Amino acid sequence: MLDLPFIAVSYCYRGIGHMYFRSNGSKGLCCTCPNRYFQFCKSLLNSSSTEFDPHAVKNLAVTAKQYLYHQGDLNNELFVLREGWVMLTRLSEDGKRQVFRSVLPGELLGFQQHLNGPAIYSAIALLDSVLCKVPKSVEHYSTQPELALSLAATEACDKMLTEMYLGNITHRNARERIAFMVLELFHRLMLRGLNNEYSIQFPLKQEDIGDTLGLTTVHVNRTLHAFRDEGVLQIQRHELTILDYDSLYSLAGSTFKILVPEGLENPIEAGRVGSQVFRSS
Amino acid sequence: MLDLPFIAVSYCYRGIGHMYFRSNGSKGLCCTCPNRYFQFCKSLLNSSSTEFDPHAVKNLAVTAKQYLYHQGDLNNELFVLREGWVMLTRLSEDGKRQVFRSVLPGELLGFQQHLNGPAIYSAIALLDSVLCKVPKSVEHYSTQPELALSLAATEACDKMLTEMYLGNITHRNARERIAFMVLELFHRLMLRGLNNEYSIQFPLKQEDIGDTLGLTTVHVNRTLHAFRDEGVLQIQRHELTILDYDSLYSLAGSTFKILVPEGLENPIEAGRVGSQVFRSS
DNA sequence: AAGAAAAATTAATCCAGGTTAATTTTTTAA
DNA sequence: TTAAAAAATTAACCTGGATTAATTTTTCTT
Repeated sequence: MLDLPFIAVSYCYRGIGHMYFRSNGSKGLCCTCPNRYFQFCKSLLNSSSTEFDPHAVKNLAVTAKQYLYHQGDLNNELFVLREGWVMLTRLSEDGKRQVFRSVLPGELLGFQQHLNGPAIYSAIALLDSVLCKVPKSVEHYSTQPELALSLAATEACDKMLTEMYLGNITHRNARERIAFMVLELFHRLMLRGLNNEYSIQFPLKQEDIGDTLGLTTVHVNRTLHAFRDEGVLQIQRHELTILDYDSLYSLAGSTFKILVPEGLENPIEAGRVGSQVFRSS
Repeated sequence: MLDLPFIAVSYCYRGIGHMYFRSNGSKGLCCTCPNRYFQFCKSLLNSSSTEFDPHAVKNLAVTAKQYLYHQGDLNNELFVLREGWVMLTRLSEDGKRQVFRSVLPGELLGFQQHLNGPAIYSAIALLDSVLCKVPKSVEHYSTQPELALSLAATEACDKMLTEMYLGNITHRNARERIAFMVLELFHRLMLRGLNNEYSIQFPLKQEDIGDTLGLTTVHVNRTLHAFRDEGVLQIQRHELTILDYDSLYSLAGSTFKILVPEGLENPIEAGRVGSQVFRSS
């Protein structure tokens, strides 16, 4: 049966230890890349392809605040983010900006229904980032069906994340929305070992949070302030620290639970993070 | 380059004429199926596979209000909806229900990241429906890379639709949300010829609209009432009629525009529907 | 280190849509 | 055909978050 548990999985496996604020140089081979066990990279490395040589992967370095591409651009490349943080946004005619999601290390970037049609959103690097080019030719995938399936699973994964945000925004209030978003990002980084206990590097502005969740900056600010006063959560100098995981967890609600593996409700509390090895095959 | 303009396209090509309230019998071969030029079916029929014989496709008939599967169910099949209307919903712990989207004829149903994991939502038929089983074995796709790519493109298509709903709900008011939803469904049905001028069969309850858009039934009712009074739109006896397309179009906003082909802003007004043949290859 | 720009913060006011609770209409089942 | 259940409708009232507009703090430039 078609099941790809070890391919294209964002949420269901642990990271490979602590690499907080990792910066291992912009050039590098796949064999030393911390993302090699994740998502698309994994299937790329597992494939029998000789057409695409992971040892000759082309890197692209971008600095923070630089756009990778803008909505409407044609013929963009397909990338995996090696390190950094990329945010996907779209500006509507009336000047409102929708933030769709953050792309974190190991995740695919740039795939859309019409790969060579105009980009449906803009991609901006929020941190200095390194991207690896992914082959885009049909021929390549034609001889690598596992890769094509991995693409499908990756898209399904993104779709699920978007759906969970949709449910979150549609049915929950400001505190719940922010709790969900913070926990979702925290877990996604933690799976890659990019946390330091309860802290993560957090380049999103309050405006970004608002544009993701459909809240004004003013209200995001009020809510974050309340969280800080209550000792739930604090953000300072681009570092987010979860002070009361359980409160956030209960605010995030059941929608969040389908994104995290069983038994990882509070992985740090339970002393689990870093104590288990990533299941590599 | 990897571009699949004629595969897995929901939004960018026209239907093949009028088949309003089509009901051509539950058993049928692909060669006479009106969906054979769409999305996944198209690539299935174009593939060189001998493992999956489109002439021996297995149909499943379900009656309206019957669940195909529930959230949490294991090992569900993969289907294409041949005729009818299926809605995807998820109930959260606190009893709120999120409606994710409607699955319309020709669309794929049941694909998710973990195909054999628990279903992340329930699927309920809103009309009497007929579904065709789609092969689910890895082996099948391994010898049919175009099919696997078609899956990826189909998922990207669903993802885009979900993202547009997300943007719509996050940044727009009740009238705008409803206008967007109505137009989106109208266009999606029209692409398949399932409209009758400005009317479509519409099995959604006001509660369904509310649970899709994050509005209460009371407010959906108020808004629909206002639309009727203003001569914009009316729903009666499960039939939705667009009375003032242009008003709806301007309410739906720019988000909607990326879902419809250029020049189709008001296809009926322009006399275009039915006058062009679907581009079959 | 100083000045400028960006981001965060705070307060006051307001309203779109929620909540609650009845009533009426439509659909379904017997 | 009729009773019961489901869905739609309407009204009255209320609140979470929007809006607007300053002010303060932080970050970037030079």
